[in-house]
Amino acid sequence: MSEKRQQLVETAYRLFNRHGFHATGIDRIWAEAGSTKRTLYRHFPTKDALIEAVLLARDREFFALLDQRLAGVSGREARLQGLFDGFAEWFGRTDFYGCNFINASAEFAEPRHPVRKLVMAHKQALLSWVMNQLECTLAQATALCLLLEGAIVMAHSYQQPLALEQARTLAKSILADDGAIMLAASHS
Amino acid sequence: MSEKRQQLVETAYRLFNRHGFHATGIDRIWAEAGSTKRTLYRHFPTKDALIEAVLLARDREFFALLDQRLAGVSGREARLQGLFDGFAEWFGRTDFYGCNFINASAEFAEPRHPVRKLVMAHKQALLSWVMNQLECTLAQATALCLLLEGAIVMAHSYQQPLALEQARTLAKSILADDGAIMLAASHS
DNA sequence: CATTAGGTAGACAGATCGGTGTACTTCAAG
DNA sequence: CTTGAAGTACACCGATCTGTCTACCTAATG
Repeated sequence: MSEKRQQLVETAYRLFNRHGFHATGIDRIWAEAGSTKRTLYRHFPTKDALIEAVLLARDREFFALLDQRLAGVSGREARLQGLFDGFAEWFGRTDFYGCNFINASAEFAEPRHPVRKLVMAHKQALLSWVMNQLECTLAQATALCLLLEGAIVMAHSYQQPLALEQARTLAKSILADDGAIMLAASHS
Repeated sequence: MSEKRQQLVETAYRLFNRHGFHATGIDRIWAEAGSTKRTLYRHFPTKDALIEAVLLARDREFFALLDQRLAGVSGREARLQGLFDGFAEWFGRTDFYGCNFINASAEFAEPRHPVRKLVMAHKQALLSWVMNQLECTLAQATALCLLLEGAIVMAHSYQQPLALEQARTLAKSILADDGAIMLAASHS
């Protein structure tokens, strides 16, 4: 692909993350990317298309990082630990501004909007990823995602990243047999 | 207080909720509130001040609704059920667009920003409210908030409001004695 | 050599943004 | 009776917004 295009996506990702989507102007993106407005609009027909490209890139990067962290790790509990270790590292980064997709939900609430559809597709993919990678039921995967999302909010809005460790403890009990029984009566 | 001021806050709350803060223009707010721009700026010096007023009003309304729902309910488990019943009703409303404060975190990420401080104050208040109303430890309240926030994200970004019932099941186990033991080793 | 895609430069458009200025009205309290 | 707060109506400001335009350059590919 084009090198300039990648720089535009990376810069847009950084600025969208820090300042939000609507608060970030096109002019600032191409300027900080060291490009021009004409080049930006050559690759992306609209700002929304750029936002979609950013979220798609982030989706790929996110799962690639998770897959990389779990590569070679065997055993369901060890893989769960690896997943939470990945989140712990994520929360500790200086450029952590919460989940881009949760943040996108805040700015694009209409269900038909393409950005919103990308959000739901990403979150559905995370649910499937958890179910496959941790070899658990849909109900268990839903509960695990709930814990992960809760930990993200605790880290971002509460400024309490250590709540992730409580989520980790709860997650372990969910993957244990008694946890499965505990959630068996719940809807999925 | 002034009637027009209240209408402005209510209209701004509705529009901010549906479209986000930056995407909602001042002109639309005073127009849909049946007021004028001059009146809006008589009550609020800046748009940010209006946003703060909206969040303050929402903070008061939120806790008032929770207090109302738990009024007269005795017993820790019954009060926990009342809390989750309140969230279930909230998720079922047609104008549910997630938590305003989580959404505000997405658009105002700088920790020093007044809006961001309001977010953290509200979430800290929720933590204290849970700890007092459910008579539990800080670690337990943190875990309960984590579950509530996770359920909000599941309802809003995943479009799976029923995940709240899994959070309810987990919450009950946390308030039980074994849950307290389970979380005793976690950081708060 | 010709074509074409990608990049550069900068002007430009139309709309909207947050916010102010001025002048008039209404109405309740001192 | 006077004062001042609240509201109305509307013009106006500079800035910024997304997006388009023309014109030229460069490099790879046919």
